[in-house]
Amino acid sequence: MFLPVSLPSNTGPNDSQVLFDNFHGDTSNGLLSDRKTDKFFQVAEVKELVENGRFVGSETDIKSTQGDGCRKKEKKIRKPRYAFQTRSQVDILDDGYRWRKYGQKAVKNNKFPRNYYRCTHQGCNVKKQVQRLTRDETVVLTTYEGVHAHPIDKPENNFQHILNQMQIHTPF
DNA sequence: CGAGTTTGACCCGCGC
DNA sequence: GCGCGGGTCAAACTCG
Repeated sequence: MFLPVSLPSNTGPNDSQVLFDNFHGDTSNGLLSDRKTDKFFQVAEVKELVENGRFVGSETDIKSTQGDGCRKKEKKIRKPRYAFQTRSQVDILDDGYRWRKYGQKAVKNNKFPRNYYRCTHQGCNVKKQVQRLTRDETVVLTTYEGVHAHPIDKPENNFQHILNQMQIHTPF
């Protein structure tokens, strides 16, 4: 399954440790196939796993129940976000879910834009941001927000499979 | 024709 | 209040 799924709820900042547990796996040749481009690229390392400034709120996102772009002034409680860096020549890691891009923004102090994706599965509110670092343009930072509450759309190419092929370097 | 992308406009929070 | 930066919307567009 996808990594945030196995996260225990209502836990503290140490969740990154849990995430790392999910990253443990068979580190084979580190080669991944990108379905879109049919190119091969190398994932040399997962450099770092952060939670984007740790937990930003509880699990529930109050405003999400309010229908269309209803931007009320309810306190925006964000879902926890999970970020990790990968070395890749392509920005999009095919993690088995289907994503639709809904925005792109230039980021300050970064010559690469940040891309915003939403899971297209009905009722699934999971988002992710993908951003290449200026500091090291071989590094792609992916930030996930939310948890998938549905099966993987493309089980033959899921995220766990990708993770299993990554070469992991945990700092612990 | 449906699904996904592009892109400018808009909204919102925050610091000054 | 204003400007800035980040996040989202939505119409137009592309592609299979």
